[in-house]
Amino acid sequence: MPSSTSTSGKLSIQEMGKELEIESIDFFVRMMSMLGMPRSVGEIYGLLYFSSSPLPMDQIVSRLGISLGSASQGLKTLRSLKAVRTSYVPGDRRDHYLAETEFRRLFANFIKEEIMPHMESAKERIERMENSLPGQDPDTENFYKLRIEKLKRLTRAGGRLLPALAGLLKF
Amino acid sequence: MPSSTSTSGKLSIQEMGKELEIESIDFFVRMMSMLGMPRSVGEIYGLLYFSSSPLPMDQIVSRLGISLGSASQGLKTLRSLKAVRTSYVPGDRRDHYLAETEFRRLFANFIKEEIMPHMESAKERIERMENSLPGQDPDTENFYKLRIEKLKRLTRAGGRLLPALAGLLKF
DNA sequence: TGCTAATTTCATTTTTTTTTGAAAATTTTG
DNA sequence: CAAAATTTTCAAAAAAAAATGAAATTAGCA
Repeated sequence: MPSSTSTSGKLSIQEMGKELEIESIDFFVRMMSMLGMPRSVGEIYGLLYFSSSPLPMDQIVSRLGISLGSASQGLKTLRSLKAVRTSYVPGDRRDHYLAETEFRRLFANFIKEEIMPHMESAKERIERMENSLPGQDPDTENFYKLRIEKLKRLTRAGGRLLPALAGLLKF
Repeated sequence: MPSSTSTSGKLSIQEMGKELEIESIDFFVRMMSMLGMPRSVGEIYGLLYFSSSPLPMDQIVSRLGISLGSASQGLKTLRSLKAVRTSYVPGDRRDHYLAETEFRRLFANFIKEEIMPHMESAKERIERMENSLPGQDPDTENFYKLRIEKLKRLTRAGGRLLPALAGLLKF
């Protein structure tokens, strides 16, 4: 249950924003953890997603109650995923961060950066399998070959389908 | 580097099977860990994938050098994903396990069991966001509404696309 | 039914991952 | 250029996840 400092039934304007903020953070913490991202990364994105103005790191730190280190690392991760970008704020020397909200682009980038490299190394591993194959009795060899063929089809399908997927996303 | 007990250049038949086995285990350990599955689950599946005969649990334990507990839990997980099934072996009271190798089916099941439930709860969370929204100044409210609308489209797209994806997989 | 093998469960231990916090590095500006 | 603000880095601490192993349970068989 979200903490409330108000004793009345109605929430103040600030607190209403906070409630939404908490739901948003919750939402993205879960979303990101499905994608294998640490809690702090989800928290930061969730906070920025419902922020109408770009936030400097120390605001992120104080609003989320996380450490400077976490914030810095989390923002680095989000930057590398292009899930967040910096925006210039005149008269302030701090970097200000803004959430990238086009999920299609985020998704495409995630596939490219996080998934495809694995597909590449999977292909190499399959090649190594084929090399450690030869010289068995024919039945056994055939069984192995079939299995390897299946893996090839899997990686081929993955390699083609996943990048295409981002394009399919019409939302 | 795969350990070898042979000093000669040529590997014995058993050892050749082992080399392939090691690559297979390596392959699936990585694959599964991408999907958030623990190492042991990948190891077991990798072992079974290149096994022409069903294996009882104690074989899995001794060949992989993992504990009984891990094996039991891992097989439970794999069973629930329908990535593995038991097969009856006459004159042996142990359960014997066989890898399910139709990736399309595996994939469909994974989406249904592991992803879709999250999509459901995401929808509920979005509803809660809408409830914690009302009574802001019009501009702020509009900004929030837009953001919420985007999330809705995201979950809708996910909910429709992911199940369809398994069908698209022609391999 | 009682005995034994096979399997599951779960408290504990181990390993891995994430966070913290403070020192180091970098950047900005007076 | 130096002082101050900001950000990054990284060793250590904390937290989370996974593996272990032994006790408890279940299932098969004589």
